Amino acid sequence: MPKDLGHELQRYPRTGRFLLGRLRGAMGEDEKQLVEDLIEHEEELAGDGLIVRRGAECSRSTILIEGFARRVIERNGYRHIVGLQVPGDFIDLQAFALKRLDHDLYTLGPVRIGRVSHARLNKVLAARPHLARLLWFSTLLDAAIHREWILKLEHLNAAERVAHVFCEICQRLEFVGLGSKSGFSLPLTQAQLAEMCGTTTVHMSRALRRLREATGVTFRHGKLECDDPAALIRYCEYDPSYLYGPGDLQFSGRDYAD
Amino acid sequence: MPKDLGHELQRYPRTGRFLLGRLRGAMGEDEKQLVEDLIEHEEELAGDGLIVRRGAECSRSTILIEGFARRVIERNGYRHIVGLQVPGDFIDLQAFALKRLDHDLYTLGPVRIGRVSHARLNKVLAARPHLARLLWFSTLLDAAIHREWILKLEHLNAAERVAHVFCEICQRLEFVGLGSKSGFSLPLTQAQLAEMCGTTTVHMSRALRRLREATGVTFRHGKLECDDPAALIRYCEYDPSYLYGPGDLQFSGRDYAD
DNA sequence: CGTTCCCTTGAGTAGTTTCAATACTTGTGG
DNA sequence: CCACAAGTATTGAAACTACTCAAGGGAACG
Repeated sequence: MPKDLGHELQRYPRTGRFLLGRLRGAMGEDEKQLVEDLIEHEEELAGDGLIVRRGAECSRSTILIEGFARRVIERNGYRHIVGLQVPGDFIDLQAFALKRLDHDLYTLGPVRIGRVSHARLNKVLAARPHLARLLWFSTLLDAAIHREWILKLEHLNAAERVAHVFCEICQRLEFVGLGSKSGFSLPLTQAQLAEMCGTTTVHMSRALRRLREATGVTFRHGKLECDDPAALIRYCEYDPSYLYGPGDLQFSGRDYAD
Repeated sequence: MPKDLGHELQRYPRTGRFLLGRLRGAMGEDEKQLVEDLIEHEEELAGDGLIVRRGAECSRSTILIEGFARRVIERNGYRHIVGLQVPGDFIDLQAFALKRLDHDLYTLGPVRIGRVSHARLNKVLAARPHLARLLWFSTLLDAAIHREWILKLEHLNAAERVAHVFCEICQRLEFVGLGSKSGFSLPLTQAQLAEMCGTTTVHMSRALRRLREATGVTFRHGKLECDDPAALIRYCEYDPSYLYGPGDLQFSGRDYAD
């Protein structure tokens, strides 16, 4: 929970959540302003639409200002979710280095996004190695989350997996100042939860019931009600350190000293 | 299969395999030389040893010159493999931006590694944004592989998962000029294969038997014998495009034009 | 030549999938 | 405002996949 959230959002209305709760403290005000100024224009998308298609050549990247997004891989007729994004995430900054994404990016409910051209990004980053390193960091955060998902899929059963998803989203929302004690809206269907937990819709329904009975956490119609987050955390033995917030992996230095 | 492999390895004996088969073609000779010169010293490690511990503050990174490595997450008494690395991989370049890794890196059999200090890396990258972008690219390759593993775990059964691991390793070895028609040494036990396929050793043994009966591919005592790679690829519907080699995600431009 | 680690097999159990049927929610048009 | 359709969620039963526990066989190393 950042203490000066109001300040950040007032001063940087579009990118004030970027790296918030993680390395935002290592960004100078000049760097924050540079990032804010990167955004060339804003768009609002209604819901469940494509943001970036796999294989398309990208000349710009997207930052998620409000709302959620999902990373999807489709192949041979099956479709799976391999990642979720929350407000403040620079969701396809990877495309700056990769040029083409290996997966699709879709919105999850209505979103507000900002677009950043790679030409501009390139100019800024060439002149600002420290900022470049911070942006690099932010893309590696996604990789760390991927690793945790691998672990989750290798080790947990269906009910624990979905508990893990809820824990992660709670934590990430808290980082960017959108935490909530009692619950929040998360515009996902059970079918989509199943797609990201490697199970079927039918089984996901049963897993959610089990989770509800064990922890009191209710997920229905895109709303998560969670009176006792600690129970959820206990249920899947959740450890948020991989998100590089406060904790044993935290790197709080104002600068990369090497 | 790079055509001028001999040349690369002769001229750049320690880093000649870096990005080979992928974006190495986009590196200038000056950039290749800079990378080669980054290596401050070389080490040989006997086998199954720790390279980097989770949470340790890193002031240098490691490139894998020969041999294999694995990414491991240990938690609450269980242990899982979340990634494999092959020769040419800059295995903990992430630490340059992350400072601390969220997982452990272990060797897999005997290896030869090169060490690169972050101070030096920082100087070079500040002056060379194009090279910085290429190194960034290489870390994102790992993220793409993670996503494919997530997909693999979400969608495939045990036998298909291990087939997928074999396909991926074959393909990555081929990129760096270590491909082989009939098979190769891969110093893994069935227990470790199980750790990366989210199953048990007992079940892995059965899965390997099923795979053997279906495709003729034999894995025993750290050796893969694979007379018919196409059968393996068919068995798990393997699609290597996520590795960003030749294919529909390839970006072959000499430069990042934006 | 025995110890150790690795691999294999069997049998019972737990977790997951599949197919099929039923209910609830939401949005739309009459 | 109600009826309807489409999408979403729940339940049951049977089949299947994977896990666990347990025991035995094989290779490698001193």
